[in-house]
Amino acid sequence: MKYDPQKLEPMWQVYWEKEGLFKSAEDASKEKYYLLEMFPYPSGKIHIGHVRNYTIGDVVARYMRMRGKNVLHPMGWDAFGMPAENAAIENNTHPAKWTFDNITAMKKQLKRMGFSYDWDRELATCDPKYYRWEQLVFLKMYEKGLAYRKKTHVNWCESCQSVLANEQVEDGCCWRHTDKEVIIKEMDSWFLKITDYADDILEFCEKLPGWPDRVLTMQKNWIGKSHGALIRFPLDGSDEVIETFTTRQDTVYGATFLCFAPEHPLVKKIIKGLPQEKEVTNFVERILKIESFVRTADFTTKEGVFTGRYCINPVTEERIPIFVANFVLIEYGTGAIMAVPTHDQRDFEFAKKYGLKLRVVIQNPDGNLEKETMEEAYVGQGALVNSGPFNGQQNLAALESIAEYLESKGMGHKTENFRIRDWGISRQRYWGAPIPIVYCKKCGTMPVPEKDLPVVLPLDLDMRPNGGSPLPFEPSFYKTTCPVCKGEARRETDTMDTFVESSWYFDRYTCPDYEEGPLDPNRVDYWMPVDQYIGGIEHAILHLLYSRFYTRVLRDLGYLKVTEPFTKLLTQGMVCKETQECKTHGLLYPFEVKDGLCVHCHTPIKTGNIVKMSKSKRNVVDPQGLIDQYGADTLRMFCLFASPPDKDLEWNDQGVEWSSRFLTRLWRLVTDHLEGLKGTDLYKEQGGLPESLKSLHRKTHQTIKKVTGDIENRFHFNTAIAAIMELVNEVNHFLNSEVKKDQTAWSVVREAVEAGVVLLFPIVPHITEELWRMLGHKKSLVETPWPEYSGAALEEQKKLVVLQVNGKLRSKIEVPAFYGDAEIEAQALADERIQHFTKGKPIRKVIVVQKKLVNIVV
RNA sequence: GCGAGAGUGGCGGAAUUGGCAGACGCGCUGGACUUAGGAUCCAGUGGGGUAACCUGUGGGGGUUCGAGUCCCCCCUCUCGCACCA
Repeated sequence: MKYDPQKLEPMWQVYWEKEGLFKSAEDASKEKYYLLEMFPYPSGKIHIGHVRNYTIGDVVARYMRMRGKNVLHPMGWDAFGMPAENAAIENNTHPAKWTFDNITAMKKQLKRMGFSYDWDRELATCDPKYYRWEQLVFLKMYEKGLAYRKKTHVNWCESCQSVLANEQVEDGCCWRHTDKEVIIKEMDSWFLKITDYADDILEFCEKLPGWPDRVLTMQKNWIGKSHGALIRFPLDGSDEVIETFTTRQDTVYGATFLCFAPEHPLVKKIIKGLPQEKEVTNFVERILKIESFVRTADFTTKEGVFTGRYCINPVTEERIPIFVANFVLIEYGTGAIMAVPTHDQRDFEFAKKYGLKLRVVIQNPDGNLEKETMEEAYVGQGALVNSGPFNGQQNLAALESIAEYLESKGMGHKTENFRIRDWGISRQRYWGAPIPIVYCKKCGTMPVPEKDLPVVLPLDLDMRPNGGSPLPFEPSFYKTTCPVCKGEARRETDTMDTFVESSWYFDRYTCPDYEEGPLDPNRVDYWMPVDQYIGGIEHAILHLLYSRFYTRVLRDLGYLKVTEPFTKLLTQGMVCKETQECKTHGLLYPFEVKDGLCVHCHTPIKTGNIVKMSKSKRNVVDPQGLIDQYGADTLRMFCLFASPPDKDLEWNDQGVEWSSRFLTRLWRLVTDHLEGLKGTDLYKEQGGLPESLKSLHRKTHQTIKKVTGDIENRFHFNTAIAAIMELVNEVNHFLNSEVKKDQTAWSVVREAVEAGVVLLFPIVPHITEELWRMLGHKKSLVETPWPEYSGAALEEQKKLVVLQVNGKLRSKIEVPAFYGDAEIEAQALADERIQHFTKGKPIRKVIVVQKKLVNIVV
């Protein structure tokens, strides 16, 4: 009988679906296990990254079912987003049609991979039944002040009629319109107040032991809490006061000038009518327009311009100049800094460039720091000098007292500052969830009444040929009436960032059909939190942080009881492959290369670096071709065996070949010996096995132990598979050996084979189901419990002990398992090879490691 | 510049807690079977050496009876970034 995955795999997929084996229902009597993989954007076809992500998840889901858990394993679609708009313009279709066609195609592919999803819970975020609840939550957040509107500066491309992210700006121009200079536009945008929860999110980083340290560190750094002081500098000749934030209030006596960020609202105000007005305005415009993207680049010269105004250093009462500087960021702190050139390198460089005053306020331990001879800022510790009442104190010790002093004099106060900024959610896009707000000329910004939700995104619109949202040009959408005065009003035409949808889809999976509100309390409380979340490392910050924020918001609105959405997190590495390039035809897809030559011009291609698979690099492999050729099981097996999930996976086509070969070997192991295997029952534990059988029996149980630990504790499927390969090899060896195959022998073989099949089921479910049937079982492996290993079977009568002399391996001995350290030591010293290496040298010390190793030091 | 990771045979990787470096697989070499082999099976395979043995986890130091693993310095690569005051 030949192994034919194309016939066998769809058959089992139909069987699982018909039997409803992956359906999940709330059951208080069973322990729940919510396993989630990050849902895909419906781009059209699944890619290898999806295959890897969802295979990892599927193994865990199937494993947990076999462990008796009530498993929820849902799948859905992150269906709003820009690619749909672009594709719609290119192909003259509608984003909705494009999206739903893609969903249909990708769903078929996922089913062909045999993933064990409960498709009854499928959701698409572009469905009004989904986003209506998001709109409701937005209104609740607006009510609580958690959603608010403010002006921001954004990169704007006139051609796209859209805001660009920094990474979409290349050399000051739009990435898609390289002749179009990007302008800085001031714009009203909606924000969610993630900063209100920053402290809590930060604190809980310590309470997520199931998350990779790496991700938590990144999140902590992103939130970036720092302790410092807010210090007020009165503007000379005015009532105005400039607020600055510093973490170094110990250096306040050394602040000899002050710098504004170019965007700071006070700048325009204080330069009005001064001779410097024009120069400053030009500088601000230049920095904003041309340099706003490179201000964050690796290497930027610090530069600025004098405003013509002065302020008063509140502690020295000195009049100090005010500058606008490119290195000060409006988003951080207060957008203005006190500059201490002697103790901050950037300030030092700036002061040197513009000939500004320096004052040393921290003396170094050598006591030889002088402003005249300094060549760089002194950022170390030391005693305060030139600091009035604080002279002589150690600078770090004075942080607290200076803050208190400032507060007592009304010049400032101790405070905390966060790096993280509020979450801007306004997008000038069509294919997104409308923000449920109307603007009334009389009443102002008005929330859409709850009873009028959802604000449905109209589907009968044509896309604008140059891109940009059609909504602001569609009166049937934006024309509306004020919910209060019934007068003329205009609807908000911005839509929400798609990260909003992905911040709570995991909650909605628990009750996708619920119509009374966003979440059914009974069901969401049963399933949440997600026990295991699996997805790409690229989401380490934004998506995961937003989800943690949104979960807290939903909790405080009373929709949820949990604080953290994901108990455990597995971040998988990227799938990488080398790029291939032809001199004339540029980057090539793998199918455009044959025998190292470009198929278009038959010239040799250049092989590039191994980088993340992406369409833009053309180094992609279409999984569909591999499924058609080898079947889903082979592909699943390769993704898992090639490397542990958290590491990058380097793709090679041969790998699929060898995993196919292993499955064929497994197939033949059962089919070639079916008669012997079916003629006996499983081996029942009893004494008196001959050593050859005993070691196979032991190997079976060692494998069960190893595979269970690898899956359960660390998701190392590659070593789990290696262990099963060893077991299969050992069975083959045994069957090829001279040992007589009596009834007992076959029962031990059957035990080994069945263990191999069951252990492999989560990894390659189709072939194992088939083999399981062949072995005479009636029930699906889905309903078969995970095997337990027997401690008795693992017991060995002899232990191998490694003998070292001075830490170098010199010999190995076998000792009875019951030997104690003293007996092992005696036998080690008596070993011939050990005597050879220790001959004539006094033994200084002997270290015995419990039944493992003896090290003799001479 | 800042932050986070990584570096082990010809290759992917293993070594879970400081205790046999290289499991498992690929590739390669030899053999068997075969009309044939890019199928299958068996054996071998870090490097050097006939051997005893020596040597070996990016480089250099250190801790330790013992280091791929811990500490310090350096090199290279990858990822993230908002000059973080």
